[in-house]
This record gives sequence, C-alpha cells and structure tokens, in this order.
Amino acid sequence: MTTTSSGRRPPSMSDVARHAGVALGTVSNVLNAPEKVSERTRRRVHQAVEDLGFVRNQVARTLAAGSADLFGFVIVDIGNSFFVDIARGAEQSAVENQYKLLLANSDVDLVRQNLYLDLFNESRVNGILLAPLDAPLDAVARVRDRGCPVVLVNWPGEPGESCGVTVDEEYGGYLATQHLLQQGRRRILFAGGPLSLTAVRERYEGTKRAIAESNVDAHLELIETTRLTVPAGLDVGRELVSRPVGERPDGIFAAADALAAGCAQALIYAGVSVAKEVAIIGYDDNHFTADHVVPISTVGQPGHEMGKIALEMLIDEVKNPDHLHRTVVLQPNLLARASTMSEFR
Amino acid sequence: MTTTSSGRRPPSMSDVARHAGVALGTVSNVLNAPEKVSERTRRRVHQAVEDLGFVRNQVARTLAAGSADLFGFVIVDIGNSFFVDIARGAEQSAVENQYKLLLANSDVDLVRQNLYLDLFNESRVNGILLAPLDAPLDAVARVRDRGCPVVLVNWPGEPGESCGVTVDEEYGGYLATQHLLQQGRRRILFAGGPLSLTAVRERYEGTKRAIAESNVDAHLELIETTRLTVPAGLDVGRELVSRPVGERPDGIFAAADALAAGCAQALIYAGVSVAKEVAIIGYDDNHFTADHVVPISTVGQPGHEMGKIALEMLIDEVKNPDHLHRTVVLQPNLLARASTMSEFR
DNA sequence: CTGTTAGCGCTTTCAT
DNA sequence: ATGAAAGCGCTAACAG
Repeated sequence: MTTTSSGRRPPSMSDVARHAGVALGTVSNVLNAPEKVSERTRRRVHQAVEDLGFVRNQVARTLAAGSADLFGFVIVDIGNSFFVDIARGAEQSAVENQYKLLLANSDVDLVRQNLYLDLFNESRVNGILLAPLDAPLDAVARVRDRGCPVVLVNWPGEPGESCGVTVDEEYGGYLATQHLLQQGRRRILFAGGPLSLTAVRERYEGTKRAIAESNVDAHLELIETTRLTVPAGLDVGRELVSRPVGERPDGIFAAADALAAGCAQALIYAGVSVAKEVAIIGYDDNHFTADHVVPISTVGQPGHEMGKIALEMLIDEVKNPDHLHRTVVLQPNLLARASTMSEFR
Repeated sequence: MTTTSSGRRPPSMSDVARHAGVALGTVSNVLNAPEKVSERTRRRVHQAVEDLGFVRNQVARTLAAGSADLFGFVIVDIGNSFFVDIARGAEQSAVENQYKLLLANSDVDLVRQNLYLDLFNESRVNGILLAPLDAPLDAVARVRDRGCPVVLVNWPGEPGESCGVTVDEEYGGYLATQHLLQQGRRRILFAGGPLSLTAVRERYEGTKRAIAESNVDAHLELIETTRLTVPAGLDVGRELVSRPVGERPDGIFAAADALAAGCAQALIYAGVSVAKEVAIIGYDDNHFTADHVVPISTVGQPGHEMGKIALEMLIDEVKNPDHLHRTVVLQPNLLARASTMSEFR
C-alpha cells in the first residue's frame, strides 16, 4: 500500500489525484459523474482510491454541495413497536428513493426532542420526520423557518406550514366500542389516561359516539389512569376484581395495549374469565398483544404505511417546488381476537 | 426581524457579525468560548443571532474543527427490546458526556449494516457503536482503518483492534438449565436455532455443561428451530403436544423469549399446565415475557449497562491516547418467574 | 474529456 | 478582548 499523504491524516481527494496523476476535479467526477470520465482515467483513479484506502469526507461534500441525501427521524419512543413500525416504513421509502435515514430517540422528553431536532437541522439533513410528544411544537417552527422541512407522523400537519400523517383516533375508539357492543356487551368501561393526552381524549370521544349512535341501552364508565402502562392496567384490573361481580363491566376498552395486557392479567389471576365474563380490547397493535395466552383484541394502526407516506411527503417537499402541505388521515382497523370473542370459542 | 442576508439563504456567521458590528471570529468565540468575550459584545452578538434567526451550520463546523461531538450506533434489530435497552444505556453515557448519539437500524441485513457503517464513517462521527449481526466484520476493519473507532456491543472486541462488550452466553445457558434441574426437572429440552448462530450454540453448550456437572440423571433433547420467533415456538409446542404424555420433556429451555412464549402458548392451549407439567424458561428478558399470564422465566442480559459501558469505552478510545482495547464480559442473570416455579404456586 | 479555481460556513492561530 | 486571514475537503462552474 503506497501512500502519498503525510502522517496519520486520512487521505484526501487531492492525495488520490496526485497518486493517480490526475487533477482534483477529475477525481470528483469519477466519484459523482463517472460518465464524464474516460474508462482509462476512471480505472486509474479507482486504483488510487484502493491503494490509499480513501473514503470521501461526507462533511466536506455536504458543505460544498449544500446538502446530503439524508433525512432524520426523531422518534418519541423507540421502545414502542408502533413507532418502530413507522421507522421501518419511513426507512423503506428512504431507501427506495436513494436516501438514508438516521434515527434519534427523544424518549418522551421534550428537551431531547428539541435537541435532536436542532442537531438534525444544524447537520443540514434534507428534512426531518418527527413523531412528536404531545406538547407544543415551537421548536418545529424554528427548524422549519430555518429552511428545514419537517413532516409530522402521528400528529396532524400544521395547515400551510407542514405535512402530517395521522390516524383517526376518534374512529379507532368508535370501532373498538362498537365491537364490544356488537359482542353483546352493555356495561362498558373506558380505561385510559391521562385525558390530557390528545389521543386518549379522542379515543374516548369515539367511545361516547359509538354508544350514543347505537340503539342499545349501554352504560359507560370511565376510569382515568395516570399512565398507559402494564402496571397501570394491573391496578385497573385489581380494582375491578375487588368489586362485587354484578358491578363489574362486561366490556373493557383500554386506550393502550399495555394497559389492556395488565388489566387482562389481573383479571385472569383472580380467576375471572377474560372473553367470557369480561371482553377486553386494547389499542395500538403492539407486537406483544397477539402473543398473549388470550390473544388480545386491539385497534391496529398502519404504522408501516404511515412512515412510508410521511417520508414520501418529505421527499416531495424537498424535490417538488409546487409542493402543497397536507395532512393524510389514515383509518385504524379493528383486530378482533380471542379476548372479545366469547361466542366463538 | 431585520435581515442583512440576501434572498432565502440562511444567515451565516458573517451575517451575524455584520449585524452585530463585530468580526467573524468574535461571533465564533461567543458561541464556543464565551468567557473570552466581553459581556457587552456577547450580548450584542446574541441579539444579532436572535434577530437573524441564526442557526450554526454543524457541517461547516465539523469540517473546520475536524470532528463533532457525535457518535453513531448501528443497531441490528430495533424491534428487539434488548437492543433498545442497549441504545438507551448508550445514549445515557453519551448525554452525560456531552455527546449526541444517532441511531441507524440495519434490520439484520448485512448490506444495510455496512451502508450505515460507511455513512457514519463518511460523516466523521467520533466513533461508532455496532451491535453486529452474526456475520463477518470486514466492513468494521475498513472503517476502523479509516481512523474511526468502533466498539462492538453484544459481540467480542477483536483483540488489539477494538473493544467489545458481551454477555457470557454459555453461562446464561448454564444458569437456565441449572435452574430447571434444581426445580426437579429431568427430561430437559433445548429448543433454539439455527445452531449456526453463535449465541444459540453457546447457550446450548452451557446447557450441556450444566447437565454434565450435575449429579442427577437427566436426559437432554435438542430441537433445532429455523428461527427464534413466536411462530417457531408454536411449532415446537404443537409438536410436543402431539406426543404421548410420557415422552414430553418436563423442562424446556428456549433460546429466546419469543420462542418460549410461542411454546408456552401452544401448550396452554392444549391444556398442558405450564409450570406444573412443563417448566419453561426463555432468554433475553424481552419486555413482553413478564406480561404473560404465566410470567415466563428468562435469562436477563444487562442491556442498559452494556450500552453504557460500550459508549464509555468508545469515549475513552477517542479521548485517551493510552487507550487499551479490551472486551468486557458481563454476566447474565436468572429471572425465575412463574413458568418454572411449580412448587411455589 | 480534463484541469483550474472559487467558494461552502466555520474554527483557529496570530497579530493587534 | 478583538479582528484578519488561512485553511478544513470537497463540488461545480468554467476554461482549455
């Protein structure tokens, strides 16, 4: 391995040029527009790249060219399979369009969300995908004003400002509740919270509408939880178990799968027959719901598709001068499984 | 909002300097070494930054300074909570040390793994954390030779070349099997595969050692699966159910939690009492195992700690000229839960 | 098709 | 404490 460069400094393009006996610009052409260079020169340059172990400096490249084929995705919760699905979908359209996608985990922390937003912005990515936490989006406006397009996933776009991809949460709540009613359930419990979370509130709205629109005489109870976790679900379940049998709901809609799972567990442990005595349906189609001994019904959100569409919108915003901002609202779908299907078992 | 810059070009530091009536270098100092600048000048510059909506260009900054306070983490499977734990641990030490961490999901695909390795490398991150797939590490050597330190997580470091953090897989297998034996199980089944996977093979070795070292007369059966998934586990469970009761194992060690979960489900559905008739233990401490109706025993790996240590090693490699490469081997720990605790229920 | 050159926006001496 | 100027490694426009 011959080297023209000095010391431990990584070889640069001019080292390659010198080694190959051509001009700097020619090396650049070989790398970026090979068709402009003769076969023979190209080979010489490639040889030099090999000899020197040259790797081009993406930073300098980005600075000179003004941008890189790169997007950033700031994810609110990398531990939630719904967002992981979104990330996979986004990455798929990135790859299909010759872009790369980098991830940053905000971990439901506004400070970190804004930190990474700024990092991507300062790093001159072509655009940012953001699955935001349920909080004000000031930092987004700042980034966007700075010329960096932002597309929101799982959050509506801001009219005239940015695109967004959402699922119709209200309808999801409607679907879940309607399903419980159709299974003959009449004492419905909505468990979830805090209600300050937009998604929870909207799902609850859907529940109320489903009951209002139905012709049956159903009773709706609300238990507001402080979190959407398995332990919170266990608490709900235990509370129900402590009640006289007649005062328990016969149909539970938990606003999140983790909540539903915890709830189901507590009931099963107490000997209550999930599905038969109490139907339970969750929300999110997290990967673990289907793996339960009593597979838990849920409302699925098209995460993969959301990510795919969101990144396509981002690409359009970057490439198409006539781009128009819009919010795509996708429909959730009911996934009826054993936990609500007593009749069929 | 006043602006000195032309058109839609984002304001640069020289715009800020002009606006504030100071020199370019002074603006740089305000941002990077505020103590070198007088209170008054500092204020003027900050005001100009505000007025212009200036965001500094990290790309130019990195090019000029030679590096950024940034690491990259290439994750083999973002859907696996074990790796997510690692990512969280890594991010923690990154944040504690004023670094930022970007993620890239290789999704168990060697091509993508190498793509992102190169991307981080070309982007001049300070170093790369890699949770590799079980495949040759040629690309790692290339990146490292290029001057970019790489630390391996969940994979041993290459002696003299790179650091690594691993868990003792063999010992994990030993622990799991020893636990089954201690619970009085004598017809042990090891389910997992393919055996071409290093981790599976090592866990199996541990199983064999536990049996060999015990003084009891235990029988070991091996069912090699093609994958480590819930469906694969269901297949295993169904196969067992189809056997005469006397020919079934009374203790199952599944090399992964998903496998264990599927297996448990199939058995429960068939009316076999998990824990009582058959004890089952998995591996990985994936988040869903504890949420099972019969919480599944498992072997936990200190993912968070692994990530934390790995990134600390990376920081040391970057900062400390006397850095020595080493591989830290952490111990897995047994998490005994209901699925193996028939006596205590 | 090849070589030359002017930046990209910032950091960093080095004078002042 | 502040200002001037020399790059960082590359792209892109242009001249040959």
